[in-house]
Amino acid sequence: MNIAEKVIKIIFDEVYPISGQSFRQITQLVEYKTIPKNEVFIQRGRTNSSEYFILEGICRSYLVNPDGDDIMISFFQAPAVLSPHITRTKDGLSLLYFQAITDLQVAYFSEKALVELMIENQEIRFFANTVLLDELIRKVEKEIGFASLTAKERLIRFRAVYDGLENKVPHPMIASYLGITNISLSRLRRDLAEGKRN
Amino acid sequence: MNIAEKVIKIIFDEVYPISGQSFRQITQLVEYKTIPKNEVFIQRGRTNSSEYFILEGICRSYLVNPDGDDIMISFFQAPAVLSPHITRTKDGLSLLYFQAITDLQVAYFSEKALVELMIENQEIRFFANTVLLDELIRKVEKEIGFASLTAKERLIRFRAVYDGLENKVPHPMIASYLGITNISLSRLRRDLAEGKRN
DNA sequence: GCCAGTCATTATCATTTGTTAAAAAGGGAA
DNA sequence: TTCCCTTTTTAACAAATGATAATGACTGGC
Repeated sequence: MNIAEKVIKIIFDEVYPISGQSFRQITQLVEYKTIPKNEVFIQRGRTNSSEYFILEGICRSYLVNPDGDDIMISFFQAPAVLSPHITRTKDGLSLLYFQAITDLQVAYFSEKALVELMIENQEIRFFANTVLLDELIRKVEKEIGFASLTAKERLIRFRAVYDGLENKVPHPMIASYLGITNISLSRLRRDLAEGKRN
Repeated sequence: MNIAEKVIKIIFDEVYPISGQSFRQITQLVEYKTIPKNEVFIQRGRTNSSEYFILEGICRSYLVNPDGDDIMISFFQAPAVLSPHITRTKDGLSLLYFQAITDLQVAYFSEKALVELMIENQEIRFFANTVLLDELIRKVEKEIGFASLTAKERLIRFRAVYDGLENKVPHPMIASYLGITNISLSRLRRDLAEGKRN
C-alpha cells in the first residue's frame, strides 16, 4: 500500500471500516491529482461526476449570493471525504462551488462506479450511507447552533470541531460560516482572548 | 385506488414519478394510522424503523437542549415525505423527536423493505435518492438563509416556502426555526404588516 | 529588503435582537 | 355566553451585531 492508499485507509477506518477485498475494489478505481491553492475545482452549474477523498490540505464548499458575497457552507480538512456527489448535484449539475484553500492532494473516482459497487457490495453500501449520514449530522449540528446558540457560543463550538482551522483559513470565510461579519468575528476573538465567555 | 393511495401518488408525482408497477410495490407495503395532535410519534433515543408519508396534517422534527428549550429542525405539511429513516437515525436510534402539530394521517412502511426494493428497482432507488437530495437542499437553503439573511428576510422567505403555516403553527416553533425569540418574531410581524420591509 | 495589496483589528455609532414584565387577544369547556 | 388558560403583542431597557471608516499587521513578488 502506498502513502496515498494509506490515507484512504485511514478515512475508511474513521468512517466505516471495510474488508481488504472491498478496499481494493475502491483503490482500483481511484485516480490522484494535485489542486493548487485557490483553485475552484468544482463549479456551480457545471457537470461533475466524481467522488473525492481529500488526502492533504483544506478546502471549502460555498455559494455566491446576488450581492456577490460568498456564503460558506462547509470546510473539509484532510483526511476527509468530500460531500458525496448526490448531495451536491441536481440534474447532473453542481449546486455548489468547491475551492482549495491550501494546495490539495485528492483521490477521485466516478460516482457512477460507486453506485454500481454499492448495489453489489454491502460493505461499500454501508460506508456510503455512513458518509451520507455524517453529512446530514453535521448540517443538523449547524442548524442546532443557529437555532440555539449566540455567535460567541458558535465560535467556541467551531474551535472545538474544526481544531486549528481558525489559523489556516481567511476570517471572512469563518465569519460567513458562523453567520456573522468578519468585524464581529474579530470582536468575539478579542472577547474570548480576554476571558469574556459570556 | 383509494383516497390514501391517491395522496401517495400525488407525493410520488411531486418528487419523482414512477411506473404503476413500482407504485404497487410500495402500496403493498404500507400501513395507515392516525396520530392525534401533539403526540410525539418518534422519540429521540428510541428505536424507529419506518418510513412515513404524511397524508394529512402538519408535523415537525425538533430537539430539546440542556435548558429544556425546543430546537426546531423542520416542518412537514401534507402531502409530504417525512425525513428518510437514514437521515434521522444513528445506530438504530432516532436522533430527533417528531411531533404531530395537528391531527395526522400517515402511511408508513418498513425502512428495511425499502432498502431491499431500492436494490432491485431502479425507479424506487431514484425516488429515494431524490427524497434524500430534497432533504439536503432544504437544509442548504436554510444554511444559506442563516449565513446571509437578516431575521426579517428569513421570515419573508419562510412565508414564501411554508405558505400559510404561520397561521397554523405556534409562533415559538416558527421563531426557533428562524433562530430568533418569539418576541422578536412578533416585532417582525408588526414591522412587515406596517410595510417596513427593511 | 521594500512595496503594494490583502487581511485583521479597532473605534464609533446605528440597528437589530434579547430579556423581563405586563397587557391584550384568542380558544376551548362548562 | 362566561371563565380560564394559553398565546400573542407591546413596552422599556440591555446586550449583541452590523456598517463605515481608519489603522495596523502580514505576505508575496520584485
